[in-house]
Amino acid sequence: MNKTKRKRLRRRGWRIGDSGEFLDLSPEESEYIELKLELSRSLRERREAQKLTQVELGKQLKTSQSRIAKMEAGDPSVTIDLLIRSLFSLGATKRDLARIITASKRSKAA
Amino acid sequence: MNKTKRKRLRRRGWRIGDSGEFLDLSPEESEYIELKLELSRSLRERREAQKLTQVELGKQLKTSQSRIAKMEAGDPSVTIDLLIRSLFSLGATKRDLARIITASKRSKAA
DNA sequence: GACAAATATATCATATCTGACATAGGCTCA
DNA sequence: TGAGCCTATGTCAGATATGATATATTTGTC
Repeated sequence: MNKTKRKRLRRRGWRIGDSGEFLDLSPEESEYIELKLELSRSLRERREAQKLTQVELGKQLKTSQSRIAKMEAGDPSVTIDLLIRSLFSLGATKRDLARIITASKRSKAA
Repeated sequence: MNKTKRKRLRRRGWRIGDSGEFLDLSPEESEYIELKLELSRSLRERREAQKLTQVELGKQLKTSQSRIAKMEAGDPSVTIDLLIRSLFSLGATKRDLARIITASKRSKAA
């Protein structure tokens, strides 16, 4: 919850281990981050399944290669909104989304 | 896709009928908006189930009553990020989220 | 109707995200 | 080695979201 620490985390990008119960993240925050990472992974999978490069996908989604890279990395500067819109653009359905969300087993150990 | 029209929509808040295939929204945009509305509805349901007022929930989530109102209204100024974090804070699980997402039947009519 | 409590809407300063650009790192092939 | 392609990282101006405040509207009770 600590505002300053959160800031620092965001700046450095909280992706040290996998998701974070290692620092003082509240359960909600951990869940939120996990969710984001799942969506990130899924985006990459879909892109690769379609044999697209980040540059090509960027063109298709009207954004840049660097943002695609950040999305796939689960960068803190990327919102779930952006990830979801991108997934929809890549042809994902709501059902797919639901699957993605429930996919990850309670990540106790990394 | 039209930027200006989108702007106008956002400003007036696209919630005319229910979701929007009535204007030139692309399928992705429609899906995105539908999803947002589902999350909004769910947030309200959860709050009411817990017999909380918007003011009380605002306190709990460290935000204001007005933002709660906007969240529940699916206001364009509210992101899915915020809705999801709020739902998590209200005790929703990922499984719950998945259910919420798949819940809505392809809203062809209304 | 008057009043209070709950919810909705408008506006705004600050915070955060977004796309773009530049540049770096990695990898393969010759 | 170096050229070419792909991905990662840093930065920034402009766009958008956020919490807060003020105010309006709705809803319920007397």
